[in-house]
Amino acid sequence: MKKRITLKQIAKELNYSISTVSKALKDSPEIGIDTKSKIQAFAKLYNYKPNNVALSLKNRKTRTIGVIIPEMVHYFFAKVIIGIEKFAKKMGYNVIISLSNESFEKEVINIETLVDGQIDGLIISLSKETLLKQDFHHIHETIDLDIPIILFDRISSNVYCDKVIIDDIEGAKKATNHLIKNGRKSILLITTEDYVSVGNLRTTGYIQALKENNIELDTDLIIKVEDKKSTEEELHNIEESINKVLKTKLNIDGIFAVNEIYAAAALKVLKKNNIKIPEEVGVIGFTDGVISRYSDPSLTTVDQHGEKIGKEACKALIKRLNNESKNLPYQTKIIETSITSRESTK
Amino acid sequence: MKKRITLKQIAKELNYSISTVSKALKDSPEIGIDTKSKIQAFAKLYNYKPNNVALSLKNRKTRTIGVIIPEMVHYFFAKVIIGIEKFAKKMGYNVIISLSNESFEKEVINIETLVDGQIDGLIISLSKETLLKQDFHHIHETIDLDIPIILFDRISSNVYCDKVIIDDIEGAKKATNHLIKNGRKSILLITTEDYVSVGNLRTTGYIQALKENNIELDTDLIIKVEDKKSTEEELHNIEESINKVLKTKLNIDGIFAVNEIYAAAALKVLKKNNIKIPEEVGVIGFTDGVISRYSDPSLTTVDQHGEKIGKEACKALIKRLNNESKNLPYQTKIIETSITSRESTK
DNA sequence: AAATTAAACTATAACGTTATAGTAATTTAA
DNA sequence: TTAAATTACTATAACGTTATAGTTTAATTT
Repeated sequence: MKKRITLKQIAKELNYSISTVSKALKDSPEIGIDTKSKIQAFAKLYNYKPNNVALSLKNRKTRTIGVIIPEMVHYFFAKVIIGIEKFAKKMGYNVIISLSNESFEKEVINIETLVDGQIDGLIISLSKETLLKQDFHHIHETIDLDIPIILFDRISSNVYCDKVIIDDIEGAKKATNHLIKNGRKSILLITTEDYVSVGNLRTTGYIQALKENNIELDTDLIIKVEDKKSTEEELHNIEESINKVLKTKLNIDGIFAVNEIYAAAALKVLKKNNIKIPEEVGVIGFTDGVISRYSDPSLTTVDQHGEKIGKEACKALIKRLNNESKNLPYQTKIIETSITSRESTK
Repeated sequence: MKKRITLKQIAKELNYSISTVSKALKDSPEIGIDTKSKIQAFAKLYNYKPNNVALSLKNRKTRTIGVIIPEMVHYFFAKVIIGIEKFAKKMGYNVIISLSNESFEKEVINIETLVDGQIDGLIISLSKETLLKQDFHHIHETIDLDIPIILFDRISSNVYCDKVIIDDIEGAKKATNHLIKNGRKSILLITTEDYVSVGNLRTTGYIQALKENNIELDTDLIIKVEDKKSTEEELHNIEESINKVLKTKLNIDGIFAVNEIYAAAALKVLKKNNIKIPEEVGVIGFTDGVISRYSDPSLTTVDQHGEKIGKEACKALIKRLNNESKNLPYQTKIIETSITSRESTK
């Protein structure tokens, strides 16, 4: 019922001008010491807090960061948000979150809404549809408006801005090498279609690891999944594909999946076929999420350190916002991956 | 580089007053038709968009909703956020998300930050610490400021506001009955300490279901977990506790866990003890999350319909914001749960 | 032809701040 | 003793809007 008190009201109440009140509360040397303490005491009593919207308008800064991610129910993105939120709060920024739901159109609308004065900068992971379309006009327009953007994870080399990614090639190599060191020679790769940048890169890493270990590449051992919506039905299709390859390629002794859903699907198919994990087939996934931790056997994974990615993205953004990197060229920060070894690869 | 154009600039450029431009863009009948179309065309050309911060200041409305949840990496909360975000966007609202990380202090700070002009209303799920302390002054102060609050899931009867919850007692009863109908008689309950409202209620539901089925309550079959941070270590303790009970109470034939982490822990312990699921012991969890879906065996769960909860919370909030429920007493909306049957209970 | 009304615009104030410039009273310096 | 400097304030404009209350000029009425 009691609305927040304003400078105006304090001024009226104590018979000073608004300027005096404003300055007194900022402890300005221009104001007499008695007046200051009187005003400060009054403000404290009435729990005065400056109105952030007014400040935003005045300063043309909202101290708010917008984040657009393709989906929420995803351990990796959740972790990234935690990282962003923590660092942002520490630096006095708020975080607005929008979901693109993997849709290009929603991504465009979300950006438009946020850019209309609500946020100082954006952190984005591009939707699958955007990557497929290769249409980045909305990103470019925002950058043109002098609103800094940081891309993470799902990026594009056709967008010029700061980026934070993991070394997907290196991560995939680590994963593949992990299996090879275990003595696996015939390694099935479950990956995405090439337009998903991370899938593409992880595929490259897998191929490079094989080459470096003098294992001949068998393209039949690569399953490229076309999944846009991650529905139950599509999951079923993935399992079907894996099953088919397992039936035709009997010597498979390792599986590398580019995310934990695919890895979990692989586990399920293997168990259904009574194939022992990790004795007969070793499995490794990407992303250290809850599924990997609670699956049976628990999954060895490539940990992407999502929280760190979030933190670094936020750090890079705030640097741009503070003009600390004004004339510096755009940077791409690479976060190291690490293997979390669990039961699925003994 | 090109900053967004303002009414002032348009006015100057076309030699009209700011008022005229403003009205022309609102298609006001006060403005001549030629002028209007000229101004509208110009605005469109320069992609004029009203500055939301200025509008917020003017209207004393931000069209932004604040959401404070205890943690992010949690299927249920993620789903709730999806529900909130979808509905909010549909109604022209933005969503700011803050994490309390189960800490009372962070919850207080988050609310303070958001309340300073950033948001029109709040949707909150209370942190465990807050529930333990039973200190709700921050919530009350916010409500006193005429900022509507909707609580969901983790609520308290000591706070007077609109609430959206599931019927935890009923859900727990459904779960327990599901096991009883399966012929289970000695059902282990893995729950939280009583200060967590949902844990408490689910415990009650369990006890009621037993009573209604004339099964005597054995308090040794109730494990109350004290977990504040959900660390790996605490998880280990949970498994230890379950293991101990399984060793002493040999006739256990069912387990009801009040969340999916506890359920997954139960699965793990059972499998380690070579107990067949569901043949020897049936397991049912709460919350239909990814763990349940991808665990082996997949878990039967009580689905809380998080997205629906989010939507209803958002709907209730916007109702208050629009003063549609001005004089109505606070309401508590109860969302029905449903059992999702999977392998763990045949 | 004077009075009324309608049409098409503009000026002003307000939302809550703060930075800049300005003013009055007092103190200090020459 | 008068000019200069200091102290302690106040007024104003601005951030970008919009609603309210004006102000012209032209058209209509009587």
